[in-house]
Amino acid sequence: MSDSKIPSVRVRFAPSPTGFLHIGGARTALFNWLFARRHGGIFILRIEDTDEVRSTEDSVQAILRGMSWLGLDWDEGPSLSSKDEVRGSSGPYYQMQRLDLYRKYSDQLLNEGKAYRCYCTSEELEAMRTRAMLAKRPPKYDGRCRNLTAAQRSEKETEGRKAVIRFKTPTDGVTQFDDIVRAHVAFENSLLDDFVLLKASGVPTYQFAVVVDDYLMKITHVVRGDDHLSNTPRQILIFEALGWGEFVKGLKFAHLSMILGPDGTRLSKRHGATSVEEYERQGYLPEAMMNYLALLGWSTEDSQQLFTRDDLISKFELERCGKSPSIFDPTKLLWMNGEYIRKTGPDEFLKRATPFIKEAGLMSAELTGDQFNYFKACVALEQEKAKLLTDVPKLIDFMVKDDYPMDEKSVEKVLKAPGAIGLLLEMKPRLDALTDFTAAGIEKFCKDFAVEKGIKNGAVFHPLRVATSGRQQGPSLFHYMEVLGKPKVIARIQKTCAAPDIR
RNA sequence: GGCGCCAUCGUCUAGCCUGGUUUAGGACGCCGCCCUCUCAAGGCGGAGAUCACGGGUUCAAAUCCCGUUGGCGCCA
Repeated sequence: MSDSKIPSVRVRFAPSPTGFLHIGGARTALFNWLFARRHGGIFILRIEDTDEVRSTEDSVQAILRGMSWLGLDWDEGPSLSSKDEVRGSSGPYYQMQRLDLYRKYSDQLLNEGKAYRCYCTSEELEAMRTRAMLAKRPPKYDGRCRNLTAAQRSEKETEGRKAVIRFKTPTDGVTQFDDIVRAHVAFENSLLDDFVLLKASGVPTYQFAVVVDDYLMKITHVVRGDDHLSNTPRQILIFEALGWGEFVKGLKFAHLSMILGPDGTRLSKRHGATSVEEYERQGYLPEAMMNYLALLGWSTEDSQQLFTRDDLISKFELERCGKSPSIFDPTKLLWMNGEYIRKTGPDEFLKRATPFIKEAGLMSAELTGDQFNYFKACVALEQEKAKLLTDVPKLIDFMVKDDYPMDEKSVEKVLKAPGAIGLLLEMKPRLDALTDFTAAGIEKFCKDFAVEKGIKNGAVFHPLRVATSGRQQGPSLFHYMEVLGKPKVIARIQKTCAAPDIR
């Protein structure tokens, strides 16, 4: 294999499958994906399922679904369609399937004296911690198992004590690195303790697994949340101990700022919807979500707001990511979703809205061609008003159902106004006789009628609207009347005028 | 407790590296006007930031330096 001088970009998104894909995770995934696509690189999805009690396969599936919905396709990683299918050749992509690899490298560290077995029980560790706290000292492991003799070790082992493997952290020196978004960061080694690499169960800790995997998967850029910044020196130390110093030197880090809730604290369930799938259910468009997420911690110099997917890919730069945390603003997301809805073509819009219309019970499973066109016309009339796909059913229901509800206030104000019903009764036969029952034809009729009666347009339009739609707000009166068609319009006027509680 | 990171309108942010062109720009939201058959959308305009605070450096600082405070994160 002839390695080229410039390694192609390889990035990863490495979620812990302990829940859904949440907003913060989606943003991290998006930035990795954008960066990979921008540079023609590889985007890897790695499942960090070493939390044995909280990890579930359901979560894995939820994360894969969330990413797919957002349009974040990965080049390597588990497959969404089949559990056994895998893409890419640097797997396995589940950390729990890589245990032998972690064992191999921890053994290497053990043999080279760069790590050691620690037999301390959790009680001992706990005592150590409380003592440190009382003495106002940082609660770090005191290294008591660091220099155990072989005799001491076998004594512990015959006692049946389980051992974890700890890293021999250098007691002096400084570990530093250059971060693409944070610039230069430095940490004193003496402040770090001998942290655990491998738990007694043989399962690696986060730190260790990440290092082994990033090396083996030939990652070139680590793009992740800010919350991992202070973990980075530990990882660099492990890389170096493993003899991968050259590799880390070339590894670029980019620590993204956190996403906070409206109250400035870490985004959590308390703040309402936090999972990507929940936004899907609420009727958000994935394009809008992607656009909004991209602007959380990244911006262009001209502060552009709306981007197509390709626009994002061609303009995205890690260097332009901000350092300060950002607060997730649902209001702006909602606005942006409306923008995307308005940009959608009519056919596409109906297609997107269909599941929500069906869910509301307004559309049957199978549609005839005529019915399809009817829905398309209805939806098109309300498209510019919808901010969410879930708005669509309640916006079009009066056109779809004949037993649409009559809004009481509207009836009171408009239909019960003096003369309103009389006007409707007079218009009914004439509308029925109207040959040009199009928006333009209806409009002309209504305006002529107003002139003839010597009243304002509104005095004609408003009663007609309430009589045929049950409310005062809706699409353009003439346009929806055309869509409804003459028979329905006449029937509705008839029904309204005959209603006992209106006259 | 230690260490680290961050700090521009309510919110997302531009500008900061390479001080003066900034009476600090854009977007969401808010307010008003216009358009109009209603509601939206759209157009126009407005309010909203002593650039966290305090010291320096400089003829000149949001921009450079030091300190303070606050928020957040990590370590357990």
